Amino acid sequence: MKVNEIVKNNFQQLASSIALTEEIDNIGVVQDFEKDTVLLKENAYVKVIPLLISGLIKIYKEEENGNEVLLYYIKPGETCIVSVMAGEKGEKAKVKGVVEEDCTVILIPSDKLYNLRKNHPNWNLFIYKQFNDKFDEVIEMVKVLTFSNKEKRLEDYLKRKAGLNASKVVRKSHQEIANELGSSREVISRLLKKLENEGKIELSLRKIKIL
Amino acid sequence: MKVNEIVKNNFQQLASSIALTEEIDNIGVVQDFEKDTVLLKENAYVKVIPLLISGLIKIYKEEENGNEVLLYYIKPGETCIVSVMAGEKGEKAKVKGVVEEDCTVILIPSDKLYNLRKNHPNWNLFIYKQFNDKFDEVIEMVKVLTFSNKEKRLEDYLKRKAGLNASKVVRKSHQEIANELGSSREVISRLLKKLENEGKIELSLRKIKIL
DNA sequence: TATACTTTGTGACAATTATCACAGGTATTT
DNA sequence: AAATACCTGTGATAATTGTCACAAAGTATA
Repeated sequence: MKVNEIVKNNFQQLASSIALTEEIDNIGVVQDFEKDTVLLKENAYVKVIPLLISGLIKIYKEEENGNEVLLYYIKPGETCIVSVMAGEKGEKAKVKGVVEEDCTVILIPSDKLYNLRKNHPNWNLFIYKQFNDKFDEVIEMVKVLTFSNKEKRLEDYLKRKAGLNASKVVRKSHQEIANELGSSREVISRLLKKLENEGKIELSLRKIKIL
Repeated sequence: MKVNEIVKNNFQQLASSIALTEEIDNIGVVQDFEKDTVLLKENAYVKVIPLLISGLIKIYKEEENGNEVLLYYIKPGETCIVSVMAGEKGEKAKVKGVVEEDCTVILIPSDKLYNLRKNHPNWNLFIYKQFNDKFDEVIEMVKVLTFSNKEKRLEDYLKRKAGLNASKVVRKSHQEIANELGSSREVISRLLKKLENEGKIELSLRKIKIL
């Protein structure tokens, strides 16, 4: 499919400007990425901006000691807002982006961002909206982190993850979840068992079904 | 002082465009606000955007039960990025903004944002930078919340607060700090006492001196 | 099938944080 | 000065979370 068709189908806010759609058609390249591909490296300069068509990208921050902190997921119809900001200013990325589920994206070279910002009001509007949405998500996360205990946070995490797919299933090991929540495997195992006893989830190997 | 003088002195990124400086001179109004004035109400529509000249504004989220979660402070030379985003889209604010130290601001009517975004690339650049800075702050906060215990978080909080003024003094009651950190007064009192015993701070009534 | 590796379950115990209770200190108002 | 409201200190105890240790179950590979 041609890029401008893809824009029309997946990025309505951008498609409402014909000139902008054409511009993206000119400078954008469609590409597929497999699960676990690193799209955005911490402390690396941002060369391309992804417009996600399908799949899922995880954005998180990595610590020296191997800990990681989950920030949010990028869903189809969205872009990586921190990449845009860093790309615009020629700065290094402060977070890491990894493909969580095989995905297809339109790649925009970051040196084209200046033109988009300058000549396309709808691009800015799109960026503003992306910013707003992700900022809200992170603020909500700060709230949960501040006031909720691990059990509540785990429940939130599972609901959020499961909400991203239709099957209501989270395919992760306890260790992986512990890493994303900044906890330890044993604690997560125990809390999951508790949630199972309360009838809220169903556990099996590397698979958690939300009921 | 005239508005365009103020812009030149306090907002270099904006002042680098003469047309933009003039535009702000036309639409902006300088106003003073006293400590504890509510500038941004949660769930209220955003009518004006503040460009902070002096003083300090606290941005936080309030819970039904009276708990509050500190997000960040707005310093001179900055604007309230969540107000801009909400104002642009005619949406309600999701956070609360209160004057922490008596301040002077340039107020921009939010219905003028569209023009600024459309006609002034430097305005967008300014907004992008604000976004980037505050997003980084909040991400850093998520990291600290995820991996640090209350004692470390309290230390961070004190350093951050003290860093905003030259005197290295935080004038807050233990209860107020507990609210901002989502903890209880007793816990904060004990941790502060511990930090004092470690020679890191000096306690007196409603006053904490960072050493 | 035997072996190695990964994942999960759980007891025991330590550290951190929250909650209740109450005493005493400091500022403010009358 | 007396009354009042606010602020701080601290013991006792409970709940939550983290850590260590080890066993059992499932999966992969030779």
